[in-house]
Amino acid sequence: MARLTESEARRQQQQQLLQSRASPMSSGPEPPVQPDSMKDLDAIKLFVGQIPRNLEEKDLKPLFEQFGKIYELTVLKDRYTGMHKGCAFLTYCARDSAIKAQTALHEQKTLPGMARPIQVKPADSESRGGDRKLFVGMLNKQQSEEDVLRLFQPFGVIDECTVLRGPDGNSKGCAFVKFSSHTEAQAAIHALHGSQTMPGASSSLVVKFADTDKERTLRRMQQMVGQLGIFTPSLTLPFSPYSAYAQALMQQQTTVLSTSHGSYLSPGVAFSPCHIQQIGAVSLNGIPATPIAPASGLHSPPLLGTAAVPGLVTPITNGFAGVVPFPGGHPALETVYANGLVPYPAQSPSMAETLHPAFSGVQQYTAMYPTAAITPIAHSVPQPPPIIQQQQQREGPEGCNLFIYHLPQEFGDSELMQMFLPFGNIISSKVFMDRATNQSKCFGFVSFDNPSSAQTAIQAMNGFQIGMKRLKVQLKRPKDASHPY
DNA sequence: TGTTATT
Repeated sequence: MARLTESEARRQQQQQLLQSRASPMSSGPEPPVQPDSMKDLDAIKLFVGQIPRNLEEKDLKPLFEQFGKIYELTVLKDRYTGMHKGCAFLTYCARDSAIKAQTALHEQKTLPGMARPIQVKPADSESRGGDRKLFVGMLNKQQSEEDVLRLFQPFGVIDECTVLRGPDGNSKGCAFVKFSSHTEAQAAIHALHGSQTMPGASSSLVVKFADTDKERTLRRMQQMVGQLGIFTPSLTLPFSPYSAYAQALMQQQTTVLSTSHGSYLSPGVAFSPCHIQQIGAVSLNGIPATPIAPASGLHSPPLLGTAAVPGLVTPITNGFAGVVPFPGGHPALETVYANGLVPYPAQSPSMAETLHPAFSGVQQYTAMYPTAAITPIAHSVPQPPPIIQQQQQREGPEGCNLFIYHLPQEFGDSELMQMFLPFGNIISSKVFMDRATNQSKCFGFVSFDNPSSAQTAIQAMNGFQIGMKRLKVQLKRPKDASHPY
């Protein structure tokens, strides 16, 4: 709760800064008093309440300056309306000044027009509101309350200790520990966080303040959004991304294709149910259903995703256009490369450097298709701040989940997803990362919403050559079964 | 061969 309030305020400050920079002519609100010198390391950020709404920073400054040099003073404004919220954050350069100001002013004086006396006290953010409850993660699932207690006892009096358990009573590998004071809790964090790795745990012990109610709600909401299946291409892609791509895939798969007399193309990929759904989405989005020429590279636009979540626009991709390097060379894709869109594997240290925020994807799109009559929906709805939605790792139904090995080192979740988008609706994609090095382990998972998409993907992509390696694409091994491959 | 879990 406290943290949210503070981050909100911080965002406002940033916004105000941005606005004042962007429009120097504007006669908008006065800029906050900027930090103009150093503050003490132990400076206290004060919350000031019961401020008349007609007083701005410059009006408040004299009142507070008598206690010392001000480092920063910011009146809180409503994020959208810019309305004065009747309170401010105040930081003195010296910790001492803050204490003096609090003593002299808090509840001691009532500003003109206010019914209640001014509030001057450390901002919630300063103490996390006396937080004393810890979340403990990366426990061994065998560890009981008693074990956890033993671990934390040295740091203070423990009011409460609970190991979180599933419905079956099995530990989830985490716990809550409530100390009698914030200080004790803090000490435990300091001493224990990351200090050891429990046997069987995948990472070192996590000890942090537990989520506040607000944070919990937020997490819940995020989970719910995840459940909506945002990453279903029919929702996220205004048009088919892959006609030329599919052709290239076909070329790679000569063994598959040579026996098919071309009939494979139609039921398999190019006119798959997924394809039709995407066209459906095109008209739903009000985007002209421009005919797609299967062989033309110009109809393989960057994958620009926007999620159809009420109130949110969630760009999920990055302008990464061509997805897969085609060592054999494909005219259409070479066109893409020539546009500088997919500089892989040619140069640049890493694929990561070719990833862009969604909006640069828009630019690339327009640069690439100057005459296109198509307007990606992101063009018209760029307003809300992008909220990066963490993809939740969902396994699909049996037979829908692929295990992919020998991925390029540079591939992340989204590259993996984009590589497999042509074959159907993807529920999730996950590249495994080495925790220590943050490097891909070069394998991952892709889940489709139906088994035939998964089969199509296997047919098309198993053995697909990338650089020196060939992809291994199989159904994911079911949890229980003994290694069938 | 789905890795971290928030009462």
